[in-house]
Amino acid sequence: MATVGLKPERANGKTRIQAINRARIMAAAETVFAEHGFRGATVDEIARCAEMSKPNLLYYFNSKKALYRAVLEHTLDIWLEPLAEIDAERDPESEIRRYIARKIEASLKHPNASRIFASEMLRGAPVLGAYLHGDLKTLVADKSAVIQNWVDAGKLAPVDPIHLIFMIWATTQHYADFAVQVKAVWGKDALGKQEFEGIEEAVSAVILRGILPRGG
Amino acid sequence: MATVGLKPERANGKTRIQAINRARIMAAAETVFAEHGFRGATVDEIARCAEMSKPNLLYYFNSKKALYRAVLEHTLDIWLEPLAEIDAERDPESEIRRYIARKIEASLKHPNASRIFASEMLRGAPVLGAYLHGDLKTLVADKSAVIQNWVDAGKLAPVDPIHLIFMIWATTQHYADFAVQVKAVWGKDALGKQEFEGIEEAVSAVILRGILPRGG
DNA sequence: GTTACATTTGACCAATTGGTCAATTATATT
DNA sequence: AATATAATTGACCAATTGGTCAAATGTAAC
Repeated sequence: MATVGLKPERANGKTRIQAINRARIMAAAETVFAEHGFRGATVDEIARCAEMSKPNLLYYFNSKKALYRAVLEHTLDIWLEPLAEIDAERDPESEIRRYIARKIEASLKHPNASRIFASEMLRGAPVLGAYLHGDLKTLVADKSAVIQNWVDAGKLAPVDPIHLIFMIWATTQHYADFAVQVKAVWGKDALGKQEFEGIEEAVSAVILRGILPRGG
Repeated sequence: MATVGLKPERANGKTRIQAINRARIMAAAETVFAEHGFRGATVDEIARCAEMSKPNLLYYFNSKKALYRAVLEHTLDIWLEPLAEIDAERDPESEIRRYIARKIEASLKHPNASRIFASEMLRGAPVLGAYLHGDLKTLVADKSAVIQNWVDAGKLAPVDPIHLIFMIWATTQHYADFAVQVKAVWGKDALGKQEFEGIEEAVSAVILRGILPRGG
């Protein structure tokens, strides 16, 4: 227990400066990768955005690709977490409403994470391909089974679980990835907490109405 | 009528070779821009993809940006058309079902157009910004009013028209832009006509059920 | 304060970038 | 066949790319 809370230096094998700078670089990289994709982003621009010289950035991340991988990994956590939380034991309405709420919240809080994920998909998932066919596929199969059970038990109208999941992904992600369009067409200067609460309500309303049994 | 069908040369102010090569270049550019975005795409790669030397490509399009603009413009037509067709005089169920069908069809037939549009939005719409605040906003306001009239007439459940439009955009576009993910998670090798018919049915079912009045 | 190591950077590199241009070749018109 | 114009390209350019490296500077532990 000697390393806990005593000397912040060397915590986790990394110095304090390392922790700070790696975080600064990741934040800058998230912005630039989100806007220009992997190939369109330049190390120079990321370094400038992190207020740091390029060689110094490359001291912390050995290459552009390594930095991209690190950012993507961080992105994945945000992306994945809400789906994993769907609980088969509870009722579908509250679980799906909660899932939509969490995804919308993630789009508000981490719009750049959403965009980086989108950009990676647009490119054909050269880095995340294995993850898609592995962990994600397994998780989706798992949660699809949960939804199918709800359908079979008459708690949901007959709906293809996988398309329900796709619809929720698509809709929630849209408000982050296409924020410019949403703002322009909707006539809003910015998408804040207030707007996202309205979005959450509207999206939940249509989807839940679309899948909940009528007699319920 | 002397120019019709007689001498294909100089038709429309352009020679036959010009028409062919411009089309070849646009097709190649669509692929590369869709995969790597504007900054990530290189003129060299587009030229290679069009089986043409770089200077020759630049003989037809004066710059990378000019080529990008041309591709975007072509993309817009595909993107815009289906929404404009929604007819206030007909019943909402068939009109919205038809709209979803047309958007899904566009995603199948022109996945790269969809991706280029997505990429432009991710970048913050540096080229299409004016279009978003202009023509598109007007069109959406127009169609929103149509939907609102349906709601007021009791033909639709109370739904915010703009979010309904966003949901349809998001969902239909998702299957083109995130095709890798859809394929991986769904376990399909390719998304063909068959798959898209299933998608169309599933999406229409949930959305229509979500917005149609219960007694209907 | 000295020693050991972590951090930072200017100068530099080969490769690639978007784009130009003069010269060459193909095509159409007479 | 001769002419005019359209199409094509190799050679080239300055600027930028991702990345290296040796030297300089900061920081921490004793």
